[in-house]
Amino acid sequence: MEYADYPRPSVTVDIVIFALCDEDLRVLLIKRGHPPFEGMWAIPGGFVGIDESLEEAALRELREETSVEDVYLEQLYTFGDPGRDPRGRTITVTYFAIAPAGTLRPRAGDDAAEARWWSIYDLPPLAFDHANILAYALQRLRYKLEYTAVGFELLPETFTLSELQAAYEVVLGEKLDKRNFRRKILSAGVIEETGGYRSGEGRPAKLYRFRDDAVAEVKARRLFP
Amino acid sequence: MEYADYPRPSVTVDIVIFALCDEDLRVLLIKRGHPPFEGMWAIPGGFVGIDESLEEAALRELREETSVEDVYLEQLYTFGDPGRDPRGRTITVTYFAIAPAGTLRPRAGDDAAEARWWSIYDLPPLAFDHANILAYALQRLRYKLEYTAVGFELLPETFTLSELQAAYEVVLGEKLDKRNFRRKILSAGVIEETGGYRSGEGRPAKLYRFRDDAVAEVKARRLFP
DNA sequence: ACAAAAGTGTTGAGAGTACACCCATGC
DNA sequence: GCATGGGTGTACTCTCAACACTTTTGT
Repeated sequence: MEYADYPRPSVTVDIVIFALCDEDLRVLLIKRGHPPFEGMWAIPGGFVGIDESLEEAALRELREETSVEDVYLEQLYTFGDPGRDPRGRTITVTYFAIAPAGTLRPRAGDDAAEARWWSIYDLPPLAFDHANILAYALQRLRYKLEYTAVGFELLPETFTLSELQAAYEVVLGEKLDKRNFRRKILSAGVIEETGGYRSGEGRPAKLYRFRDDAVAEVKARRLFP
Repeated sequence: MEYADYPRPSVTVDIVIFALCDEDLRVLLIKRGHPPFEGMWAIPGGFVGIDESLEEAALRELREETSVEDVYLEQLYTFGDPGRDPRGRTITVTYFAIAPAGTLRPRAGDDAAEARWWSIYDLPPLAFDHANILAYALQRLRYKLEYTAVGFELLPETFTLSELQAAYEVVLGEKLDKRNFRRKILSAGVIEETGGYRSGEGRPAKLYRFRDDAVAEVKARRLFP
């Protein structure tokens, strides 16, 4: 059989966009305006252009939905079970993105599709296999948080240590010890003081920024020496 | 634009098949018998059937090339740059597999395509973007070796501690301390003695097997507490 | 002065790392 | 008996985890 003779599936990209808001971890969902799954919520996505790389397609979708440019983006997994889309065989390459806090406004879509942020811990029923995709994305985010510095992508450019700790606690779903947290992050050398302070209810807090020259990955402990 | 109107790329699966042989880490490559890249080496793969899941397609290719059934298989990454295949837009979902030592015979292919094992450290020029794919697969294998028990997939069902250590050293590309290696792996409780011994040049070595009830994953050390 | 959040050290336990010699077998 | 690979223990260092009070500001 020749190259041209094989039947071709449709290929889409879908993007899980995380952001931190009000001490909560949220994802951007779109209310579908057409069948199939009309009226249900889904993660943003669309067809891959025939002359467009997968990452370009993901960035284009991201721009169309959020109007943020400079985000962390990584490929997540490719889902392709026959039957996952009732319209026909469709393979989706999923990405996950982290939008910094403060870029939370979904762009008013060209079509009247409704878009809003939902807590990852309290989701509506989802179209296609998108519930699976979100579960996998959360697992991956937590996992990466443990051994890389993606956590900083969730915060604005400058932040206090308490804000950073709160971000970790929301994503990991557990409380952390303040002194141990500060000692470890400061000794890791990945952040530096900006010199500024943030005033709030109590004593003003020092502001920090991420040092992008820092090596942001820690080696996993080996199971075997 | 409607579902049916989007132009469709071709979709393939390609599989990086690792195996240990003669104290070396090898991958199975196929010599291409047709253009494009006729006569060059490539990793095994083929088109995804229209009613076949991605994993089924990968397993089918694996069976066609190696005649081994029971292997470790995981999705690696999806490559889809326009221009990576001169015949047309082709997206490939790559998998990586680990064949246990002793299953090394490539099956005589139905077509006369030549197949052989190559050291991952000494590869021929490769078709498409397959050099990239192999580099990424090696990185992933090393990475997984550090925090999961995939290492056992490289060995036959029973093995000595020296053989296990040698496997780790080949994949990681570094020497390990014998006493520390043994202490750590035995205390991890992931292997057990079979009761048998292997005779060789010197003192016979105890044989071990992997305990598949063991928890095969260790938590990474967190960058932050 | 008091409420509210920021900031700060010590100690004990466990894991990692470095290191050298005796043991069982085949020839 | 000797060559070959198998098998074993200890001491030091470092990292992790648990834990409570003082400081600075706004009201």
